[in-house]
Amino acid sequence: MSSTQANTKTRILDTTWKLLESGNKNVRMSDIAKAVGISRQALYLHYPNRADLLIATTRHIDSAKDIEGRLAESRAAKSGKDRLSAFIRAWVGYIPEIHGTSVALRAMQATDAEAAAAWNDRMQAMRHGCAAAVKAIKDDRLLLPHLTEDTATDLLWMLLSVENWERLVRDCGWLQADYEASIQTLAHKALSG
Amino acid sequence: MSSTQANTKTRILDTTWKLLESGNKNVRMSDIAKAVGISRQALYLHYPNRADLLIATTRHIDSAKDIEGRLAESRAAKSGKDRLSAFIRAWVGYIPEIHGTSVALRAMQATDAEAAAAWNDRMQAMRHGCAAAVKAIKDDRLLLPHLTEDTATDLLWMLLSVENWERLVRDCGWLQADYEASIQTLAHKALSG
DNA sequence: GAACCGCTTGACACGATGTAAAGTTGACAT
DNA sequence: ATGTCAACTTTACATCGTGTCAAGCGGTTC
Repeated sequence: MSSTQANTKTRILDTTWKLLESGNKNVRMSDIAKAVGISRQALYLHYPNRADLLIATTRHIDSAKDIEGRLAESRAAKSGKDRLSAFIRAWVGYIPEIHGTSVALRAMQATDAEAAAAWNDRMQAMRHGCAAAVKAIKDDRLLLPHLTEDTATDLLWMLLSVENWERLVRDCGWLQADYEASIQTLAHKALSG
Repeated sequence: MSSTQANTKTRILDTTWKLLESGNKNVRMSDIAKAVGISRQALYLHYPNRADLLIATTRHIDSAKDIEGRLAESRAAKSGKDRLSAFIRAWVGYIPEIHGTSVALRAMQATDAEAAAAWNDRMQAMRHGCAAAVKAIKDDRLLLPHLTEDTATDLLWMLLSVENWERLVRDCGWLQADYEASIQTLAHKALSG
């Protein structure tokens, strides 16, 4: 039955996830196959290529970690500033979960258009959250006067990038909590002074 | 004589530079060779591998654009805040010049340790400029109390990353001038309120 | 005319992705 | 018990880009 197949499919995703998050750079198809305990070719029976496998892995993580639900909570906030805080908290807590996969996907951007599109999609989804938070602040008349909704969204989007997280947490050795606190104050300063 | 060789060497660097800045992703050794008008193998007679060629290219751009001189100007500023402004202006003006090369070098980071080290070196050099600006502000007693010199440097370093420039200017279509203005105000807010 | 330099030509190894085809194994149906 | 099917294996090969190797060629210089 397809239950066996589904089992293998999720085993592949779980294994890929684990390998990527283990910080192991350069996870090859053969590495994944070996870790799953199947042949490299069997991988291609389930996922047509590496990009598709990586994309499926991020979606797998999404549902496993319920990112949708977490971001949805931020929509409940009353004031614009609360909403911004909640959104940042949710997103920033999410980054470490997808970081390994993010690195792999971004490394493929240069050569693989599909990988680039997949990563872009995810970042655009995140950008919608930024836009919503900015709008909430604007509705409260707290958006800095020199900022349009678009430019404010761009700025927030830039601040919350995975690359910035990498720089501070991974490269500079910041604690996740310190990173979140700094980004919170910086984002609030940037948008509403 | 070596004059002919030096000629070819610089022709290679100029051509590589031009190709990288033309926004052409995936510049291969054969592309460079063809553009220079020599055989692919001749490239390897001058530069042992792609990483070395890319690194040599960034150094070539540095001296051609006198990045040292430009950054040195920022050291002349009297007050800490002036110094920060001058440093940001110099660095931000430099980013578009090296952007293409930066993309190529960073794309190699995943697979090539030497490329990673080279890019890292450059970013550390930039970080020293950040640290100096932060120190100047601190000496003026204008650094926000909750920031140490190190964390302030980290924050500024993050704000000025090439990736952030890419996000706003390339992805969001900002004008260079708008980008600089926003980063200026944001950096000043982040460090000295 | 011998040595040397800068370059060319052509061939090849390697590592990773992806394709193709034939064979194995086990479950399940009739 | 036999046939069928799905999941998987094994082996082999194409492709692409990097990097290596070796032989040769045309000037310049001594």
